[in-house]
Amino acid sequence: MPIPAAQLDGTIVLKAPDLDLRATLLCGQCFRWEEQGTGFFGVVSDRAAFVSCRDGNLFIDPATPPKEGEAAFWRDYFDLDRDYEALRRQMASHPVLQQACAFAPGIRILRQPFFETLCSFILSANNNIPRIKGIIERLCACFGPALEDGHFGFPAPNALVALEKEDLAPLRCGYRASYLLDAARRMAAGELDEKELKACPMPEARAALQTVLGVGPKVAECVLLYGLGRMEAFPVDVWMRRALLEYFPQGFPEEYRSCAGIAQQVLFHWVRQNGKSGGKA
DNA sequence: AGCCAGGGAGTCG
DNA sequence: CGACTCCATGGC
Repeated sequence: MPIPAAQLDGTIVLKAPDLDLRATLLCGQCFRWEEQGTGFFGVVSDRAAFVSCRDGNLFIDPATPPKEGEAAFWRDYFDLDRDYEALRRQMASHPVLQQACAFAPGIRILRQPFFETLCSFILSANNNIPRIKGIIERLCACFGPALEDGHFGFPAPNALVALEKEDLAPLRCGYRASYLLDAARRMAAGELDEKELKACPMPEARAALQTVLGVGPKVAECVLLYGLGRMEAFPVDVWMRRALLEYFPQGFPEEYRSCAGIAQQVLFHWVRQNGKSGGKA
């Protein structure tokens, strides 16, 4: 049996006909990707890779020795098994959502590692994206595992659990340092069960996440969406006070709950690119 | 220099 | 509950 061409040089090729990498990786849902030439370089968990798109395929060049299940890992990360075409069809029947998905049709909601997502969005509170990225890089460089290619993976809870907030001074993350440590301790103590948070009713998952210091309604919603794969997550409470008020004066329509995650990200993407006032998605 | 950042905790009424 | 303040840091 011939070796598939896709595996000849370690490059993973995945079919991804409607994936817009730029919209997906630079829209504010993740913080460790940088555009480099024809693609993007990034680290997820303890895997570094260069990714690019061509001819409806997603090419993944691991910068570190591929581990077991490397292809499956990235397929899951990019959420390639979800039928976004169907989601867009459903969104097309709502006037606002239709415009939202027309703005960034190739965007996908990444399925990011839970603890990494929790920490990232704790750090995002009252912060700006360039600085969030810097803090996360320093967090990884200081306490994450060294990867074969010189980059650093994201630290596991156990790598942080014994630290004091003074130890986090090099991160320069301000008052968020103690929040980070609380998250690590709660994880290490087994008080946040990823499996359970993925399966339990949304209100219960929200409440559980918000028991972590530094996790309020907004951060919880982001963690639910990007870190727990719960597409129905939508920070109505927070966004109603901001941009979403003009899009959904009566609240987010319940019948589009399965599309809420994409709608959220697209709207945020739009607001970020077009300013906060004026215009519609 | 000054405003703001993908908020949240603590306090007070 | 709701409103209000403070938070640590740095990007722009």
